[in-house]
Amino acid sequence: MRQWKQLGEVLVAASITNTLSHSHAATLNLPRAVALGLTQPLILKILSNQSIHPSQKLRFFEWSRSHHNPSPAAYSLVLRSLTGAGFFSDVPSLLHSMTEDGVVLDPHSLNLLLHSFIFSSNFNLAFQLLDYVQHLQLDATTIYNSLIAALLTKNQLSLALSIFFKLLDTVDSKSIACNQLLVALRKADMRVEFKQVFTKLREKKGFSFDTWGYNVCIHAFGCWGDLASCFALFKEMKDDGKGLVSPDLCTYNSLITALCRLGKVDDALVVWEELNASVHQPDRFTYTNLIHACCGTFRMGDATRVFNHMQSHGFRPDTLVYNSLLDGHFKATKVVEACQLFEKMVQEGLCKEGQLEEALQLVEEMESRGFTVDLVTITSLLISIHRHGRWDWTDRLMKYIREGDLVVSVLKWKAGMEASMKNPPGKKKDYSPMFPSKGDFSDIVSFMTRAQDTTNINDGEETSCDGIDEWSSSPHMDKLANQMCSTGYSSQLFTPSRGQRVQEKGPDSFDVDMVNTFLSIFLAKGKLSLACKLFEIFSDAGVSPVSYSYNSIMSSFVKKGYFTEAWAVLTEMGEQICPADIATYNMIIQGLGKMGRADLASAVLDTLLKQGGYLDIVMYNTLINALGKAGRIKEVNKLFEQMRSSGINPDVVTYNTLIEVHSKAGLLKDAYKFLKMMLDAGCTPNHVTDTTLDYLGREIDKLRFQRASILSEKDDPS
DNA sequence: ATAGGGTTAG
Repeated sequence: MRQWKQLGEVLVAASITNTLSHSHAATLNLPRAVALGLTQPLILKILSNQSIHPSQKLRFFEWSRSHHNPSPAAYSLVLRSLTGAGFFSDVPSLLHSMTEDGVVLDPHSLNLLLHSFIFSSNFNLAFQLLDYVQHLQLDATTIYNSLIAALLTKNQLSLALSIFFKLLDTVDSKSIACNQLLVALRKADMRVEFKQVFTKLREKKGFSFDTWGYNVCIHAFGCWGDLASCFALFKEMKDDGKGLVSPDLCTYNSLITALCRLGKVDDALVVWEELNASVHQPDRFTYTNLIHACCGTFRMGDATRVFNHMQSHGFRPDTLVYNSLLDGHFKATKVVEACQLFEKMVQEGLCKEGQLEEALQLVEEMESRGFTVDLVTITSLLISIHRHGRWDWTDRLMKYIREGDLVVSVLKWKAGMEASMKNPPGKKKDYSPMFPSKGDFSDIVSFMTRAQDTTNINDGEETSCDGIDEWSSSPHMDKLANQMCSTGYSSQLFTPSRGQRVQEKGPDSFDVDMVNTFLSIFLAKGKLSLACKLFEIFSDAGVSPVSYSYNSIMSSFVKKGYFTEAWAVLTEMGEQICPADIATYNMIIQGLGKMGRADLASAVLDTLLKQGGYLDIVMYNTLINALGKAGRIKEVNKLFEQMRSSGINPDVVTYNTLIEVHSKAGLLKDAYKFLKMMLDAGCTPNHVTDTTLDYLGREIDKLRFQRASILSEKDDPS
């Protein structure tokens, strides 16, 4: 017996020192004697040895199985090492023998397995495992949950749905998967399926939504304009006697956004009052939403009321709020003006002056708070002043701005007004290639892999800090930027935490929006590394940059045409192991499209898919747009079909893009076909549709005109 | 894991 034990020890020692190579593998076919000397711990030790090849482990395991009853742990180890290395072909037989042996894996291992199956898109294996679990009849709520969750991360909505219906009986009210499934269905705009799941759950005895579940449903119904359902659920939440569920900030915000979107601003204001009376406090989004909606519907009184409330509760209004207010005031001016003109002129001046006065005060306030008075703001002011023929008012504007740092630029604005209106500055694009060479895809791949391999940060891509940008969006902020630049932060590497949302901070601390405001200013000047340092500063202040902060950098770069910089950000992301998520890829494609390199898009897609990614609706839209702009109409249609067959419902953006792309390609009939398809699908056109249809209409007219002239030539051969 | 980050026209 002792000998055998020793042999076992030798075997383990050999395996640990990795001398157990292929030639030795044969010796694994050891006599029964040795097998008896192998104790369970020894087997496990061998199976958990990292340096043994998975297929060798499998052979060893099968051999030992004929002598020992394998433990769950042994199965778990073999399965994990196989799937970890991507060897999925042996998994089914292992699962089979596991059932034979009556072995029960622990839930944790089951979960790990499921995830690896799903991540590698081996969905059939996942289902086999599920059968195995069902066969055991153990309480598998966590497994179901994680299975559905995993499927959802792969955008396998229909699979997740079918599992949901299959397992409806085992679902209990604690099931988080239901909420996740509902969210996914809402995002995919699958109303019918959403309703099915919703009603099934409600019919189910003993099931009740938690607050999250309620919120998800309220938001979804709000998105789809079903206010009745929203308020029924809302009432249920409030009436809940058990005290398990009550409306929270998210509930109120979802309701308010829904109401605002549907133009029911008065009702939104009622909900807002209710929120104020509740235990909860409105946040930045509540205010921004409400003010925007009030201004859009010319409820300037309400807008001002909410605005004051916002400020008295210590929230800094942002550019959107200010611009909404300005816009609202101006539009209101027009309305008043129109009425008065109708009643025949006279007191024009006073009213306008009153409105303009308010607008100018807003600008002053913005500037005094150090806020970005951007080109949009100033231009809209100037346009309005110009329209009213009150050039003397420009001086008033100047007076306000002089206190800030805008004066130099504004002088130039005044001088070059006309030119700048026609040819908006600040939008110059450099269109420099994102990839240095002519653009084989191998270049991209090598870049991507290099980005992952490199460990030292290249901090040298910063463009010079000097030089006055005449058309900067905010000279005031530029000054700040330059100050920070000269302070010279010694750069420790910033370490973005991944994934999680940034929690709303109190009104006085830095919030994410502020970070993004600063970022966009630095980024507009191409000061990437400065922006990176900014991450540090804010990180220290308790704001953690997340992957979508990176994405917002990318976004501003790509939109302005700074592809070189965008690429640098992507590289940084690679170095920081910040996940390049689907949004990142989306912007790469967008960038490629703007560069006129839609031909590279499909190659980028391959890498996305290889990394376990998938195409969602935004991605499809972006792709369709990029391909369409490049005139690849065939591919566009193929993609559209692929999109629909994978169960994704086209949305307004999709249809708008399709209509535009086809009409620009001269395929007016097809453009019209998509318009009809859109209406048939019950998809409501928006303002973008209008502009696009204007274009289509003009094209059709042109065509008619051409035909008419051809016809008249025929009629009149002389 | 709930709203709010990535897509369309001018």
